[in-house]
Amino acid sequence: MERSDKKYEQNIFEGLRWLGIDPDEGPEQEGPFAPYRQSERTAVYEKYIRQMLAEGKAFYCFHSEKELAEEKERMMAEKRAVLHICEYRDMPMAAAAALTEKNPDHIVRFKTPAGRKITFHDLIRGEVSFDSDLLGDFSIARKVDAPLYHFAVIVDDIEMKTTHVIRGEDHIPNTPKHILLFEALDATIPQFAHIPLILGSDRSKLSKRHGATSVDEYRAAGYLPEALFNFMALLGWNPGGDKEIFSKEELIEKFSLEKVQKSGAVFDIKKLDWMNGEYIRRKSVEELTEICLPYLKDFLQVSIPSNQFSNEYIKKVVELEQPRLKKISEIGELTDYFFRTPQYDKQLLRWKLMSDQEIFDSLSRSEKIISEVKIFESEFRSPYADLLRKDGASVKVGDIGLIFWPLRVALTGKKASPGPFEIMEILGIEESLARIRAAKDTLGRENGQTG
RNA sequence: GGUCCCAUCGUCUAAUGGUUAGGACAGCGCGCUUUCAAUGCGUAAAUCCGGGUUCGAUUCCCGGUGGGACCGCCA
Repeated sequence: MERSDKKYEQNIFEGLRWLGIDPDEGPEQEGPFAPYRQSERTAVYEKYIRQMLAEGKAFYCFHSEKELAEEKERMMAEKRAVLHICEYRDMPMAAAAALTEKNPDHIVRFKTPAGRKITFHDLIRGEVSFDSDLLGDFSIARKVDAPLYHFAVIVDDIEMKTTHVIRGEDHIPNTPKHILLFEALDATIPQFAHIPLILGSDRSKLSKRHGATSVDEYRAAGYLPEALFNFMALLGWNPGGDKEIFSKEELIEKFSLEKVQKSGAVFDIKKLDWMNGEYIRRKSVEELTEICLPYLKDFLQVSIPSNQFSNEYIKKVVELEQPRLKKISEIGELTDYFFRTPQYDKQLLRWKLMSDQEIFDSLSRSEKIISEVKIFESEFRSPYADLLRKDGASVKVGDIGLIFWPLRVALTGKKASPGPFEIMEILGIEESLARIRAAKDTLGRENGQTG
């Protein structure tokens, strides 16, 4: 296996693990039918290929790729089904074997029986049938010891005693080929279930051009595994009823193939976002903080928790954002002002049509009140209420923003954030006052005022 | 082009031979609110079309239309 393949394989295992899916057997955990990697099973496949060849159920094809391509083009032009029925299919084995020595450019094909109607019962769709004449003599191995997909899977199914083949709808056209191969090898044909495809917003099969397609990318984007799992399970399947949030255990318990949808389901990222938010809000603060930490570090480029920013501090910050967090990856941008001095345009301090002087006065008022607060926690609201009562003439109902907006911006530098009280409770009096003064300075300097 | 699959709000879906066709996301509006969220309430929005069977069809059958998948010496 090549290095990149190894990495790719590893990526898949990690993705499954992250989602909480633990295979009973497979290349990682081994099992009764090991080895599980196709590349490690060539001896098994070779045995079956030789058998097919010996029994005259498969044959060597000596057409060059160029010839095949031309044939395909011709059929397209004639508007006929594109398939290859090979002239070499009845060549005597001895002659063919001799030819393989001289002509290295050959391949093993299945001798597809003519005039067969292949019907199978799909567990989700019911009867599905195909005409063998439209299949052609499809290839099954590049060389005796190099099987192609169709052959490798059916050998694996035989050897591993597979009872149910559950795969995407895009495999329906492959199923008649597999059935023919099972028959040729005198093997039991498993049950088939073809589940609907996951579609992009244009209703075509979800692919790279639609955006993220690997589990890895969703993890990086800040989705919770429980949310992704829940969301994916409900794409093309529904247990019936109005409930939408299910634990993995519930999903496993309720699942049945009968309730699987027949048509493809569009992947609606907006609904995933909502579901992710639901799961975020259900997390304990401790757990959520733990999950946020790597994203926070990455965004801020600092090592936390630290002496300056304790775990308790970070926990309060996370708790504050918990209601508005949709993706964990947003945590950094949403809370950066708790970890560094906010940078913002002076204009952001303005609420509606306030003049610079009014902003300055508003901030001064906040500064005064805050500096007089003795018991910090839970004492904000009353001083502000008093202030508003005293200034009842100038501060009208609905214009409370004259005080709160400049204050909040001075603290956060953002046009959207939690309220100023909650923020100051975490930031502390000293830091809060420093930020208010910094905001006043910004105004004062540009206005030629000193306050 | 050939073959196959599919068809309920924009999206994910529920339901039944008889319902005002239900829910959720997104949208919109309102309440709460300095802002953004969260939250509460409300609103708009669908049985692809045409035949048949039936007292009655969105549901069953047929045809059409539309969409999709596949047509590798990839998996």
